[in-house]
Amino acid sequence: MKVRTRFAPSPTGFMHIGNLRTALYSYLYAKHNGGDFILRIEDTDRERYVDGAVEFIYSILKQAGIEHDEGPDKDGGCGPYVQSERKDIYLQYAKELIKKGGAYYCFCDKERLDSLADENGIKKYDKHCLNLSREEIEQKLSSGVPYVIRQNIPTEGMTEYTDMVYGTIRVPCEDMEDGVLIKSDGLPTYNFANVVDDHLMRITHVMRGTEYLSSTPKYNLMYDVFGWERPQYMHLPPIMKDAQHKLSKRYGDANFEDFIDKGFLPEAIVNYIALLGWAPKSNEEKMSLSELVDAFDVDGISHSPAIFDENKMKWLNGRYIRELSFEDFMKHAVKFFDSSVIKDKYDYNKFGKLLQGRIEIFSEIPSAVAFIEEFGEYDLSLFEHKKMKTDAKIAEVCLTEAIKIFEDIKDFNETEIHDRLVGRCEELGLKKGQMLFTVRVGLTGCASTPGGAVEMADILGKDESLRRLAFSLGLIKKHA
RNA sequence: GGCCCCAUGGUCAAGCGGUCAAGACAUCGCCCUUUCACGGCGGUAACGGGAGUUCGAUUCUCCCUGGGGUCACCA
Repeated sequence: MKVRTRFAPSPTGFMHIGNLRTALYSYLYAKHNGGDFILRIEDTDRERYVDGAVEFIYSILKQAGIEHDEGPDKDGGCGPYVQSERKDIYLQYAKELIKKGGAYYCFCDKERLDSLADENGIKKYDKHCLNLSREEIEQKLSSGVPYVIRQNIPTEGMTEYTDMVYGTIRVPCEDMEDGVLIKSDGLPTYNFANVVDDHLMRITHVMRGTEYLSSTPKYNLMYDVFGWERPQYMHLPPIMKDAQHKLSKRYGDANFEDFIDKGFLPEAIVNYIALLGWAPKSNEEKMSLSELVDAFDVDGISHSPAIFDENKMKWLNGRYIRELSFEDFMKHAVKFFDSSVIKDKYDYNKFGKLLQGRIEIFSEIPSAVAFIEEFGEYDLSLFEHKKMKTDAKIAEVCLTEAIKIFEDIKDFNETEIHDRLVGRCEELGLKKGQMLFTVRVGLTGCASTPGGAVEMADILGKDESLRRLAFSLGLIKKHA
């Protein structure tokens, strides 16, 4: 049987990293096995629906390179792929389930339901309406009393299934509640819709978070009553923000879009989250989507929660940045240059060439180039460098020399700057590093810059370089 | 609280009865170098606790502890 997996997000306007990982794993599993990946929109909760959220989902999936074979925009014969458009289907199946004894009408109002709470505030429905006679039901139905349809779960017995990642899960029936299948607004709950849709859409493997691990037996009970074949399940461990909190938007934790805005590459994000909760057989961690498809296996899925480490994702992103062609690098970098001090003033390419090899995320750009506009008093300890054996004193000598040299250079270019500076070092018995280090600091007043002394001087130009060197020299003398 | 699940360095993680317990991020040190960065090399750092089973447990079983999930007309 052809493998069919699905990703079924709710259109809430956000794409959590955890959700995206579920989509990714579902996609990887399907593609690894030559199967199809289906996109279904679960919008049965009208209160959470956000306009434009479906387009947003398409956009994220596209950026991530996760392409669906079927979905609202790609009919594969199992549509509609939006749950709100399937309302009649659910009702029809709910009625069938009632006929088969797997569900029943419930007319209890909120007040009665609330009264069922135990000392811990936990409510468990008492099957009150299961005992209604056919006449009572008909009467209430025809007189328009609001109702829901509940699942009829056996009061005793054990139900079990084998999860592909967690193994055998057993839950006593008495621990499960007769949950609502069809809400009073006529729409199904997730609990029902997912069962009906997965079956109708011929989903063979269901991947989702562990929060469904213990409610899956309820779904299986429905499959059984319907006489449908149960799908295979793969529950995925949660992604955590720290040891005790899940990553979630409720606490303002970053989602996919935020990371893109921060200057992460989609490929790097996808690569990183693939590794959060799954490990390849090999030790290679930088993997393209197609490499992930090849390598993906259920065995490698972890059972315990994983803490999201932005640091490691940054490192990975840095590797991706370095492998970009210069053109692609600039394409991503432009908007960050645009929001930096060099906008409209300097050649982006010049900075880009220096920066591609040293930044990890694009948002580092503005601060990396800030030195070009921001220059003033700085701490002279910046001139201290143990290995180079430099300090403010050496700097005074070097800067004095550098000023003379710069003044003397007619064609102010990198080669000339470098050769003259280095040449002078030999005459004076100074180390190259001493000269270049102090000049770099003297030119920028920064501990870290996008390039060395030569590049900085070249970018600043002769006049500005001279001005800054003079300023730095003055600074040193003032504090001497 | 009931039920379900999980437990290797700070983090992600290999491991699936016998290993000096991989690798990666971070961190530290060294090298390279035109600072930082990049790159290269190396160091520090882990099996939560207690009983079993076994000739031998990180690995199997049980208990404890810790953590997560779930108990909605949300998904």
